[in-house]
Amino acid sequence: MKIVFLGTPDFAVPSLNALINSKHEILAVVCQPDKKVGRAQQVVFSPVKELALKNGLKVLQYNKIRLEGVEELKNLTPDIMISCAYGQILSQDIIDIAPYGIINVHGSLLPKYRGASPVQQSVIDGEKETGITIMQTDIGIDSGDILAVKKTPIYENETAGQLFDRLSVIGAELLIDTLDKIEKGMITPIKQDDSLATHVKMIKKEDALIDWSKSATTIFNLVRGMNPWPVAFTKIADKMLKIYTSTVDSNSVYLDKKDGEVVCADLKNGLIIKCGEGLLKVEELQLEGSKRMSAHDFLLGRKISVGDILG
RNA sequence: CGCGGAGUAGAGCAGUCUGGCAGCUCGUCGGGCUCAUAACCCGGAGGUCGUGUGGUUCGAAUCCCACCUCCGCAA
Repeated sequence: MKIVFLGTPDFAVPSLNALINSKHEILAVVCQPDKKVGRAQQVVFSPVKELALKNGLKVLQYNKIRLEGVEELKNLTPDIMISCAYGQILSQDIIDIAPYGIINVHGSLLPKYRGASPVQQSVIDGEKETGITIMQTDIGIDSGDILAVKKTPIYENETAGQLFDRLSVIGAELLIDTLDKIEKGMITPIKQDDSLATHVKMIKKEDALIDWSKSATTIFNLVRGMNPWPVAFTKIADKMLKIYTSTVDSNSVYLDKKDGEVVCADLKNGLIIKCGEGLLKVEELQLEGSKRMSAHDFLLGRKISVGDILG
């Protein structure tokens, strides 16, 4: 089929790559405008744009595809459009361009976790299972008919980043499979049960602030879900302290300590913080202005001690 | 010129304000103790203090200047 691909970040790269290596023809790749990134404010191409350019594909970037993209895309006469973490709201005009419409690769088991950050939120919520849903895009947010689903467990210690990587590969496989079935007319779209729908907003930095009155398990899940971005954080002496990895310590109990208090900070037992319920052992962290390091290395420098209160 | 932190032994840091023998913890190597050990005791090695054939000074990790690199925030 003749395809227009809409996608931007790493998550979409395996899918685009799979399409490139398939029998299908990619007419154009649409992605978000280039952004200036980092301290130096250098312009960096998105991962999808990099891959597209490397393969000599036509790249289109719109500030607002709804306003700027309709005519140009229509003239390409695609059979189908595929979106995968593109990052812009689409309109009916866009949906109507291709005979097969737009199909979307989404990182959750719809109708749960509709919206912008399903993968991270699944980890934050401590879900045991998630997956990829490929759906027919309609005018709502991830509310269209389901074309294909593939489940996968969320592992005990898995971070959002690791899950992202796995799901993006699963998504790519399911996409190719689904395209073939669409072509052969073997797909029966299934309506979503809207009464079961949940929505997730874009993750913001402040969402990653640790609330030490929560349980250790909840915070452990937050740490996993916010890794690699924006990374769960707390404060120590008004400085930002990011926590990259942690474990729940169920060995001992400190009822007389405050939430967020350092109950242990030695090389033998590690860095342990009291939570609303249970204890969190910090494994990997980064202090503002400093490099990322293990809790062991951090303790060597003695920048924290028992009795300090975080948060 | 967006704001700020940092560069000292393999690692993490102190020392810089107030210039005067290069320190701490861990690791590492050797020895000891032990049924045994990642535990404990003793000893050793390991540094052109980011770069400068820069400036000041009797003397610079420390003060001044220029540059490089890393990191947090903001965008």
